[in-house]
Amino acid sequence: MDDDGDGSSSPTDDSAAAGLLPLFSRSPAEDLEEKLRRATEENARLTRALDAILAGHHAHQRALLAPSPSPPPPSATARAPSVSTSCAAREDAAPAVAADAASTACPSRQQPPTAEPRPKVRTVRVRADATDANSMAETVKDGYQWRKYGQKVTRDNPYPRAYFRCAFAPSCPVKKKVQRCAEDRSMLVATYEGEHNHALSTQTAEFVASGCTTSQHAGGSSTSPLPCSISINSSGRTITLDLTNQAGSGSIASCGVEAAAVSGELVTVLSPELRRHLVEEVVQVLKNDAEFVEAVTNAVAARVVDQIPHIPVHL
DNA sequence: CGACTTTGACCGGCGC
DNA sequence: GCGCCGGTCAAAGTCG
Repeated sequence: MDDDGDGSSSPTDDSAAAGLLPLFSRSPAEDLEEKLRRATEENARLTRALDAILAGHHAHQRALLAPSPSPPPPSATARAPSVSTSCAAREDAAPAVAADAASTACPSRQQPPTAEPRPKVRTVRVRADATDANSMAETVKDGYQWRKYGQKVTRDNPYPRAYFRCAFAPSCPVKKKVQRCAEDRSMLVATYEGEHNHALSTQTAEFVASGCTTSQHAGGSSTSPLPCSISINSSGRTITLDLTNQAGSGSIASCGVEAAAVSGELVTVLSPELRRHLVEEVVQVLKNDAEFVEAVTNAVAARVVDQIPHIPVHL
């Protein structure tokens, strides 16, 4: 969506658009048809882009799920595999980061999407306010509730590492470690170990119910507010897809949901079912919803009208 | 008063 | 065997 992203919030409603139509008396039908055509093309383009992105994610997930001759998992989730890889040891910048983060930082370890043993270790880097040192658990929002059970100052990082346990289900083995990046204090590194063995918390369930809104605020280089988000409001429903895929930073709010740092990219991976459902729903909405097409048309018309004072119109 | 956080102590793995 | 270090425990403190 280029810059007509504001279209959905355009104040122009039907009556306004109807009032504007006479301005296009030059060739209103052609204009509308042209806009409709553009909207349709845009829809198709977005659908293709969405498919392409999800196909890429699907490939990642297949690679992750493929039965691989990965090393046998260390017994359960106890003592998380001291994933201090040689690479992590080499990079004193992010000492707290485990396996996946190592692959993030070290090209030599980009390979192992297959080397993911059972106790999944995922790393998420989140740009956070450098001042809110106490809200690390809150800053790394993922829809689950966490209970802090320890804090430790580690050797290669002046910032303390906080240990969290999933507080939603007592038997849930998932743990989370959060630590500030040594070289960029505004960056939080959250390491998740294990998988939730329970349903999503109510908070996350609300995310899903509301259309699975994943927000990522790009930190570092590109600071566009919503780098790659699609928000569709149609027929009273709002569907917001955030398909951000940025390297190095970002927050993950998950819905179904896994965040994995793969090959230097932060990837939001939706569960296949949810993903398929979302795609189908978006495509359905875009294809069949006349209101959506009309809204887009009105928005485009409004923008054109905005520029009319600058366009010499020959009546 | 209960839930949650803090923090020092303890435990176990690992390298030397 | 010893020491280092990361991870966990649990008592004390804090907050609503």
